[in-house]
Amino acid sequence: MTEKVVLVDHLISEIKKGAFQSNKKLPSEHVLADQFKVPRMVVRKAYEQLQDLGYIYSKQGKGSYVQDSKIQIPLILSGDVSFTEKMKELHFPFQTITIFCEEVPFDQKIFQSLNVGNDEKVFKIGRLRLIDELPIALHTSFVAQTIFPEIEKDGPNISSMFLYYKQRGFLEFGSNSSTLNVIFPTPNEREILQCSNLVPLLQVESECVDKNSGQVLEHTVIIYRSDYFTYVI
Amino acid sequence: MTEKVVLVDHLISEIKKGAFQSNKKLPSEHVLADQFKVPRMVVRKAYEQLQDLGYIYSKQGKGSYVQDSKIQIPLILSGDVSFTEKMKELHFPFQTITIFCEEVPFDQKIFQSLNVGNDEKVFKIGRLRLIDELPIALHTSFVAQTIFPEIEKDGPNISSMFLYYKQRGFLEFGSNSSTLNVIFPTPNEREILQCSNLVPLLQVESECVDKNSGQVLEHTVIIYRSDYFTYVI
DNA sequence: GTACGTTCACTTGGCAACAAGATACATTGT
DNA sequence: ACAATGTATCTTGTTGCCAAGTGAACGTAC
Repeated sequence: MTEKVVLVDHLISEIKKGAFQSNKKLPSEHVLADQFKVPRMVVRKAYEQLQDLGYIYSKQGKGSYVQDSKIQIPLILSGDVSFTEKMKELHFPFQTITIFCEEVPFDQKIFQSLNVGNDEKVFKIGRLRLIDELPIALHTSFVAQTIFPEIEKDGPNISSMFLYYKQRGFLEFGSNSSTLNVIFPTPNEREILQCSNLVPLLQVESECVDKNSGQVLEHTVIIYRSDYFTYVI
Repeated sequence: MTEKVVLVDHLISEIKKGAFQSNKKLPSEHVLADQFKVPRMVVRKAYEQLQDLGYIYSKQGKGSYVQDSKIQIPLILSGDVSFTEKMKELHFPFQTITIFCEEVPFDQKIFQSLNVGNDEKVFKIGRLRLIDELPIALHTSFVAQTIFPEIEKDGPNISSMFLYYKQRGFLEFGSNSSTLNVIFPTPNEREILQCSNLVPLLQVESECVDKNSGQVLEHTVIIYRSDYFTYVI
């Protein structure tokens, strides 16, 4: 066990140092096992963990190779600027696609924060954020039909939630205190964000309120791939 | 590979549900392999990953058992209250011990943020935060000797940095924009925080400034175990 | 009856041999 | 000469067997 961890630590440090950058090929399991005087099984376990972490990939008959290193995006978490505006400022080739708009079953926490009864309809709108075609965040907005009656029909075609709200008379927005959590992705989230199961996600949960009336417009859950972001608060 | 992931997902969900709470013993590798109709090796890999994640532990000859579930601590990240005050408010059996006070070699980023030249002495003071005797965060303060000449001698005995600063004429503190990162622990951090290598850590980096003069008093790096905290910003 | 030792059934841990994919190179047939 | 095919030797992936630790059941000596 401790031998595997030593190997993993060493390899991650080498990868980050760029030691394998020339051809990006890692030493074969047999060679590394001889070098470190450990059974091949230990090297295999280390390589497998590096795969799960997204550092390398292995191909039977060929070898193991380091994954392309990832971009690091500084992300301003606070403030009331929209995600799109934040990204445009940074000149990243940025894109958003709406991937679902569907009614959600009753959920104590969400319904309460939206201040609606359990017989009301609440929709969740999922918008996937991509940079360079790579999915890097999933933005889920929970919206009550009582506030936006046409949300079911409009949902799939909204390009900017903020714009949508503005067009309906809500001019200035704020967000109350956000909660942060570090989570591992569910199978569904893994598929959407195209990451392995050991990539930690930063989950930010907050509410968007209309500054004028104080009304909660949406309950928001955003999950960011933590391997792409540095957060600034 | 995908079989392992399915198993890991399933087991984590069962553990969180408390399905094994009665005796906390997981099914033996052989039994689980039969149930899911997969080779025992797959179960072994899944169990090993759960060990690395800190969910379970295995004992040769006995079996595999779920780890005690962890407390969840709501943590206010913003504001200028000290960590100690935050914890006392929440009535956790809280404790801090200073574990190191040593000079650090030149580091561009740190020295620049402290506004000192590369021939000046800078000390890092490490304070371990414990709740119920469990290490849950490591608070590292980088302090320049030019500002606090006695820091090398005083360092090991400082109970509260804020108090130390106040006693030296700095009355009101603020912090500039903090950066957040999700990282995995280094070997050293694993030993200090007594966690396995797949426990994500939240790293918060900021500066403590004297509101009066605007002078940077310390460069701060705090790492929190993400499995113990929910962060509020 | 009791204390002690043995066996046995079950657990996780480890390993060596084998399977299977990839590639370079030699061999062979035309 | 050239193309197709076999072959040797790399690579990673899989499997099955045995080692080692544990504890309960059992047997036996006293």
